[in-house]
Amino acid sequence: MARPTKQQQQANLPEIIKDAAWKQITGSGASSLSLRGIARELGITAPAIYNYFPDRDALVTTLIIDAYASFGDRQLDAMNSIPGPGKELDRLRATGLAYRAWALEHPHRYMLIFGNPVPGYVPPMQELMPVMMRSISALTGIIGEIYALGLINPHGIPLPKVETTQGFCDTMAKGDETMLTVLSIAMLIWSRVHGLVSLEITGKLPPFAHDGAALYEFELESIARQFICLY
Amino acid sequence: MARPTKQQQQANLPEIIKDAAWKQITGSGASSLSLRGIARELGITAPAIYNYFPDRDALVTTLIIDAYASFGDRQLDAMNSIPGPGKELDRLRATGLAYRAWALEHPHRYMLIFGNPVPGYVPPMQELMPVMMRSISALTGIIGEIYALGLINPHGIPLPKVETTQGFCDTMAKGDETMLTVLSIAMLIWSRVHGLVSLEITGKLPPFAHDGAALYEFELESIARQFICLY
DNA sequence: TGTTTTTTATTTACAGTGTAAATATACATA
DNA sequence: TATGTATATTTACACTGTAAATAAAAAACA
Repeated sequence: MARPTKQQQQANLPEIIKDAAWKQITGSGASSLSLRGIARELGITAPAIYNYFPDRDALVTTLIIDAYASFGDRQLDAMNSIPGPGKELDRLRATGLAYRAWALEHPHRYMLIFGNPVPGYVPPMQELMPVMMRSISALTGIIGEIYALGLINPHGIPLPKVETTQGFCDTMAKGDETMLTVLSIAMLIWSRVHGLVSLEITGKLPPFAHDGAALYEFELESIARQFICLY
Repeated sequence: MARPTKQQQQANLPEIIKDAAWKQITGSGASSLSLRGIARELGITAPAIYNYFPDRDALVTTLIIDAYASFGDRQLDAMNSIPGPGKELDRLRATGLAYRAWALEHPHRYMLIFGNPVPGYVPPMQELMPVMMRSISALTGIIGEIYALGLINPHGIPLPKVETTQGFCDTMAKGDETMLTVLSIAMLIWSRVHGLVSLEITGKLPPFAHDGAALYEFELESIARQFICLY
């Protein structure tokens, strides 16, 4: 027997495979993701998965894309939940808190995105760039708002050379220092929240610094104090 | 034939195994570390390694310990290269630059320490704690110096509860706020340099922010400005 | 309806991994 | 010299991703 009769194997088998993969990752980490394990749980054979994903790396890539989307949505939702002028700093803070909240809820997804937990997997940057950019769009958006209000102190911010932005952000006019400043500040803020969050969820913070929430809120405040005038 | 005649298999075979492991890691990343690959390169069989390391994880742990030691030495050397009173800020800066320099020279070692690149490996924290602490001893040392000079602004720094430090740092008297403040500041500084460096060496910084050195030096300066009075 | 084509799964197979168990030999010691 | 221990090998097992051949269900077309 080569193929079992169609026992309503839902048409969205790719989605079912992804769900099983997430279940594995959530349970025991991204490094132990196994095509055979997924097939075992789904009651199919491993090579069947190859009808939907050319290889394991392709599956990992779509998982990363989904994670980025969820991560970005969470921040955008948090930002949009506080609309209106005059609330820019609250939006920034809400976005920052959403960042850590998502990471703590989905530590394995966070490490899937920002770590290298899958042996031999090299992320296809070109394919991932759009979702990467979207995942920080909440941050760049709110920083842009604050900049437009004249509340950003751009003193000393290192700007990248314009050439390196070619073909990367089409909406960016040459020499548009506003956009470059906003992006640079976003990078600096991002690296700070990422540093603290990644150390926290990997358990690398020594026990005496265990109150991650307090450290994180302090960091958010000092970030605002550094970049925003008259905070 | 079960055992070849002793062809001067140096007594430090564990060291030779470690060297081969580092060679693999440096070449193709920690996730592709393979006992069989090591054995192949050394002209022995894989199970022979089990005479020196009980399993793969034990080998990984000693590699991590060595990496931490190298990482800590590099920072301590940088700090000690600028002796004398009045040079405290220079020492802090030198330590910070040494942090990034080591990470850029040994990106795979850095990820071995701070990432989760080896599938299924869970770091034995109790065993690693001493080298972890030593690897940040340069930072805590110089911050302690600056604190002793009364140049630290402790305003708002979140302090951990004293109980959580029990049995962790024996030299710490109960309620010794100085030590707690120094440690907390060191954590905050560490998370910032780690955030930037880890994003840089994993290629996660978008192309427009590619001048890692400039971003890093800006970050070091803003760290000093935040925590040190009259900078 | 019957025939052909395509889709989707299976089986089989191969090379790779860590590691447990049994075995054999070199070396050190009694 | 005989014995015991240390250190290696061989063999084996369960696991991984994935390529190739195969078979049957479903769809398309006559």
